[in-house]
Amino acid sequence: MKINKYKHIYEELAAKMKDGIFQPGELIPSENELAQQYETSRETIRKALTLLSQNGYIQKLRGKGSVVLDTSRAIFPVSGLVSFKELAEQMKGPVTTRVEEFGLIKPEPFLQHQLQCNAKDDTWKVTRTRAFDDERVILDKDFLLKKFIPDLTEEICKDSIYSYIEQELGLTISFAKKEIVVESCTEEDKQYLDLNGFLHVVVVKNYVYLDDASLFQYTESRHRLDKFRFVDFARRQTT
Amino acid sequence: MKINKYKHIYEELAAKMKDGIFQPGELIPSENELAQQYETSRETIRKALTLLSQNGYIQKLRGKGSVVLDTSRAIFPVSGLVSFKELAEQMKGPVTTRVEEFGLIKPEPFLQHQLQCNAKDDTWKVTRTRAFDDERVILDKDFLLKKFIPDLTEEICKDSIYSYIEQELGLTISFAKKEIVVESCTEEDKQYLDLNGFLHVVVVKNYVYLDDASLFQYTESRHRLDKFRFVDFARRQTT
DNA sequence: CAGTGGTCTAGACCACAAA
DNA sequence: TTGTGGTCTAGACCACTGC
Repeated sequence: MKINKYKHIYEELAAKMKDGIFQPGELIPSENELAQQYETSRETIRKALTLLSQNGYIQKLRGKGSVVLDTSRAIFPVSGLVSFKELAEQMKGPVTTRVEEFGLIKPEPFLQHQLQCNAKDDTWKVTRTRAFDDERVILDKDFLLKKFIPDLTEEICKDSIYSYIEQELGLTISFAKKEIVVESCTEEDKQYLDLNGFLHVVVVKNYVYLDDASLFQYTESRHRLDKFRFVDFARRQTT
Repeated sequence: MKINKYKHIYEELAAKMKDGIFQPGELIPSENELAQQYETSRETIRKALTLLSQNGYIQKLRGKGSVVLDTSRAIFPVSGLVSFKELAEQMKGPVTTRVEEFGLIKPEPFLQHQLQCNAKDDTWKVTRTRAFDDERVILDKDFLLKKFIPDLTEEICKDSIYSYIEQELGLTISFAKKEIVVESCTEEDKQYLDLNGFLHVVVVKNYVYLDDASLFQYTESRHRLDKFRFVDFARRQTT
């Protein structure tokens, strides 16, 4: 096993819940039992269980044990960093991505502020539409700093920019701030989307950071009102 | 100190960042240094730093140290469980809550499904409007199972239901699933909100769980489009 | 190379729940 | 009282960063 011990245990237990070997409402074996089964220390088991609890698989109850939660109701793996590609894989019906604009620009002041860069920093601008059942309902506008992503092609954008960054470039996306608001439609929205008479769009603004805490991407995802849906699974923090 | 050691360290370090003693971009002392300073073990320090990193205060960098992040940009403490009372405290201008409906009902099938209960379970129904600057822009509909909250009064609803549950009843709210969608206005929305001509509302559906993993509350928070804003701060999970 | 954070261990004591 | 999870310790070795 190259993988960390606690991650391995996490995945094995998570698989047992997905496969129904552990049923919702049941208690999983205690930490001491698991430590014996896996021939490891209790702290390592606890790391795996903490991960399971953070990802919504179990709920730990002091003095009782860890109960299996009903994950069938949770649609997204967990809040936040869900890329369009992951989302598309869960949809039924035809899903297509089309690159509408692609090129290098110099950021104007609004973008400079969002990307925390200056006017000289070359920036990739990618505009894509996402269609479900031949209706264009999402307009994605991506801005990526060239100093982090030197070579980007239209081909890559047709697939998944995230995959390219993580798998080809070996960079690690570590966290993102997300903001959701509703805005009036712009001319661009009217041009690229099948709005069906809607006058507003839901705008998801994403600030994506790399492993080393540097901001490298700003994304606006503009959704037609009736096709927008966001699921979040929040825990209390200081637990 | 009654509080946990690691939580105490967490709060002390967080305060130093809020007060600007640790500046964004700087490295905080290493885990070994902190362990000496606080006369504790490194694992305990690591617990505190993990909390700081999960709450967006720092970013840990292997081989280098932990850098202080710019938290001034984050408006909400962290994703998710922000109650109206917390939200109101951050607003400028007059903020008022008004209880429009209050009483006990028997849940119809839709509610039975949302609350995972049956038709016999008495349920509190509370409808409140929230106004900013004398404009009613949020309609909150709360449904709480009476078996968990036996005594609820209109007085309590005027303040904060959450505070009552946690402080008076001693129950602990542990996590919540949240779903955000846009819906057409209902007659109820038109009656209770100052809609300013908007035809849709942003609906935040909250499923609130207690410490022991039982679902006890379902809430719909209906926001006028132009006054809705949601901020999320997401990390990659398996870190 | 020395110093950093990441993982892991084998103990210990505690607060809590259930019988 | 027994067993649970929560906290804490004092070590150890590793992978990575920087010089």
